[in-house]
Amino acid sequence: MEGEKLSRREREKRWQRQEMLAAAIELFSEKGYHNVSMNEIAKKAEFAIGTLYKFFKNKEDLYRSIIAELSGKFHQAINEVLEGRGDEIEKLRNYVKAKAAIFMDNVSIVRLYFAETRGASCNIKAGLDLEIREKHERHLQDIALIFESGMNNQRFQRIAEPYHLAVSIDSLSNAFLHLWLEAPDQHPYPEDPDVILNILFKGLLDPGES
Amino acid sequence: MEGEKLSRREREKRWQRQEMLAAAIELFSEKGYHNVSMNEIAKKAEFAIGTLYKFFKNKEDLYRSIIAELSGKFHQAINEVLEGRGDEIEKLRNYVKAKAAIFMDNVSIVRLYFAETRGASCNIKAGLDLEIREKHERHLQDIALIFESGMNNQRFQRIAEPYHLAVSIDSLSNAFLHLWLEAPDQHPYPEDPDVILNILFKGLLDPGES
DNA sequence: TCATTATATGAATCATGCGTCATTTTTTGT
DNA sequence: ACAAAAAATGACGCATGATTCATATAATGA
Repeated sequence: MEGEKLSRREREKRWQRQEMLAAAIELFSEKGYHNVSMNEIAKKAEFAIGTLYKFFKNKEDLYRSIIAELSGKFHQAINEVLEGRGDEIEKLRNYVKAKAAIFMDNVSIVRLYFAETRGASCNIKAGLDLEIREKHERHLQDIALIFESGMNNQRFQRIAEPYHLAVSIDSLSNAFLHLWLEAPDQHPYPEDPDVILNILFKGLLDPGES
Repeated sequence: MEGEKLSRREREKRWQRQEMLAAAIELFSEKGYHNVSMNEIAKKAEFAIGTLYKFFKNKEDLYRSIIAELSGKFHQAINEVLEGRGDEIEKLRNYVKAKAAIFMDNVSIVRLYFAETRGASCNIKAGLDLEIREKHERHLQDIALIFESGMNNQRFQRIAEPYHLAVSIDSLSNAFLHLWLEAPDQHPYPEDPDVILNILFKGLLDPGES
């Protein structure tokens, strides 16, 4: 999609930018936006502050670049799965799988992403915030469609609004990934999507009760 | 439990303290810890900064007091429900109900609480953070026991580890409350605990499929 | 009422950290 | 090898905001 005409200099710039982003990601996810100074980031990345400011207009811009990049990757990966082939069950399983894969590959950024999609975040002046919410919302809609379609196929029972089910599967996968984040060894589960799916799929109550 | 010997002065102090906490809660939950200044809080509470510092050692101490107070109320309310009377289903329903009630009564603090239990929070130097995690963990254990007991009674099927189900019900209720927070009018649901419980209780798949 | 003590006040102090820019270093072209 | 251009550097200026403390105000009680 992109022209491959990159001068040596340009490749170097790209590399430097990545180095800076990597340092910033690590620090932000560890200590939170407000508890990291530009100096600290520059030092960690082994550049002078001035250089940092050559690449990013200001601290907020740097932060946004990080979130935008992650959000891009994330959104794209999820999209591929949701638009891919397979019946409803497969799609949901793939969704859970894909999410886990991305998260495990980007552990440090994930904390930031959680903070953005969940909590009051640390309130980067909205803007990006909104963009992420929107992408997230769109995912939920797409997932809701899968549930809807499954219901129309008689493959699923209408135990709840499709949108609510979408919220549920999203929230459950987050919760389990969170569990894994805190103690990766004690929870080998998220790698197995069925642990999560079963909770939605199999009825808890013994069939035959209220 | 407490002696009722409160001088007029002491009652006034308590009142002032509450005023300050209320102002701080509102501001923190609205703008986030780092985007609120002590001056701002003092002004909103209609006290001089110096007075604020008479009551709270520093900004962090103020913040912790807020979280500690909420966490106390919250924990206690949930505990009452979990230790109360009723069969497993009733208890779970009461849990979901109680959580919703507390949340709806404390909308502004809730955002803070979410930020604490969820995301990387804004990293108030741990300490309290840990305490909250522990309380939360204890709740999950208690809820897991309810599921366990329900399984032993043949009331529930063992569709997943009890602890995982506890994580699930917690995460689902959070998700739905979050939904409600963002658009209270569009989601009258969380008040009805069964919307959430059904998702766990009723199997999604048509009985008779894989 | 007036002295004494307790309390409240907010201007001043001090620390932190963002972002600039004059200077130094490196690269490029002749 | 040298000069001009590009890039990198990091000490410094400045704003913000946390915390202090000398002073003003209010409560107490003789």
